[in-house]
Amino acid sequence: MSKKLPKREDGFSSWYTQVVNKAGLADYGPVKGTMVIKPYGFQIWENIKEIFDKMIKETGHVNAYFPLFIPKSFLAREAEHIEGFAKECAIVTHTKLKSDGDNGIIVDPDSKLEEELIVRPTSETIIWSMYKKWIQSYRDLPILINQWANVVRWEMRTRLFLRTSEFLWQEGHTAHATKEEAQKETLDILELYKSLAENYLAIPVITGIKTEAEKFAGAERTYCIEAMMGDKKALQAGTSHNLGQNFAKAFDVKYQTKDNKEELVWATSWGVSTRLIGAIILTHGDDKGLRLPPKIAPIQVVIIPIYKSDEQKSLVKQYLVEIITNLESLGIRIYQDWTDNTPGYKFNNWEMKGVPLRLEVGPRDVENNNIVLARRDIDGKLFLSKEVTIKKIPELLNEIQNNLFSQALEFRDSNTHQASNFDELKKVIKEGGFARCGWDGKASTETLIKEETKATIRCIPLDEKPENLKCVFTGTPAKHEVIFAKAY
RNA sequence: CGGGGUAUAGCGUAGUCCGGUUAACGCGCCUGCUUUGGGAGCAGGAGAUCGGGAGUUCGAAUCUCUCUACCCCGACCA
Repeated sequence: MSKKLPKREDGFSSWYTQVVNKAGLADYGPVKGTMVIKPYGFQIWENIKEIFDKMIKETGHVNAYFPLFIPKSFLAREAEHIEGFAKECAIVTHTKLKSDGDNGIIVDPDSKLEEELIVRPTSETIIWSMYKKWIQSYRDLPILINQWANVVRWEMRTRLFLRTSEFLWQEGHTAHATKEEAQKETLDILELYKSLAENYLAIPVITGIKTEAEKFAGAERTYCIEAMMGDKKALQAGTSHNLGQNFAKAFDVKYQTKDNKEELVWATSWGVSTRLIGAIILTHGDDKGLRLPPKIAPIQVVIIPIYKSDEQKSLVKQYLVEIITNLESLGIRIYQDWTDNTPGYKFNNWEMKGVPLRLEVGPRDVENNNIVLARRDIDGKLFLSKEVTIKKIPELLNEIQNNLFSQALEFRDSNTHQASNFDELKKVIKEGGFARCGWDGKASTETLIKEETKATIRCIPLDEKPENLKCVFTGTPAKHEVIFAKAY
């Protein structure tokens, strides 16, 4: 592998793959479509997990764990649901292996399961089979359960983090007494997702609702957060579904009201996955590699000591003690690179890995009581006194966090255009970006546009203003304002 | 699942068309010395049953058959 990264404009796709590799985030697993999340990449996930876990607990949710295996028959209970997932399931059919008499092993035909098991592509069915047991009275509601788990979807085409056969996610599954409560939950979670994306991952997102064609299999309504990646394509970064009473009906989950009536339970489900890591790379990455928002960066400040001799090394080491002690006491995640690579190598390497702030200390700085700081989000170096540096680092991390968000927001906004007719829409899609326009609300129109432009309706934004719009395709009065874009 | 491609050291490749004896190169790795403020230099070294199997041949990385895996492009999808 060469040292240099290809420029993003010379092939965004291979740039992406190489960043994932060279930054040490992940590697291909031996089975097609699988991925090993390496420690550096996994720490990003752990940070995201920690942040979101806190958010959902603060809003009254609790964690639990449901089994990986789902009886095949469960999946078929909800018609749309099975249709959506039937073609991408991993199925367990046998439980034993045996020697083939030679050197190999074969599946033992005697161990065939009576009912095959599905490796969960999502957990609605198994969870609602349990909720049936747990819910009798209105007093049992609401149930606000989340689980952190892996799921398997046997996708045709996969890409590291963005679409892998197995991925990690959280899936929330809530049960409510009323339609209104379920709808509120769906939207509350959507807001949490927006906050996670914008305030922590520094990714600006549009909140909206999916069209019938794009909604989750088995949902009444699917809400989503949509983001624009560095190649101007859209990425669905999270979804929150109002499941209505679909799963309650499928699994016969009813509760008794205060006045002794029997009612079906209302449901929601929602999830974000390791795809978020892909979103971070694709949103913030540049030609030098990854750029990580400080709030989720495994290492927030990397310290590069510079020295020519053992004496200088120990001088630098001594000089650093105060800084390191201070940063550690502030809870800042630091890493000291004392390897014997050259400084130039280290600069490039840590830039590749996206560390937000680099602190360089060499003999010159020791002599002048200085520190050299380099921000990953902008070019140039800062030369500050030791005292100022210590005070300034938390502030700088904050600035970098905000700046990454602003840069991404500006990029998205400057690549979002209104389209008032089909030619304009085609132009926007061809050049890349989001096209906001009117839509007559018909699935047939949506399909025709998709066939001709390869762009899909990413969502009907919650802040839509369809009143004076005409459908971009048919010219008839628009039912909704929508965002068209090519998507991952 | 349709179309295309690839498989040679940890990684990236050359060699394959036109078969020939110690399989080459770059990066990385190990040792030593010199270096170190933007991807260090020199010297020495380790590492490959050329994806698996079968065949043709005096001889196969190279030709034939077959199997497998992965990548890219489509349809499908968080």
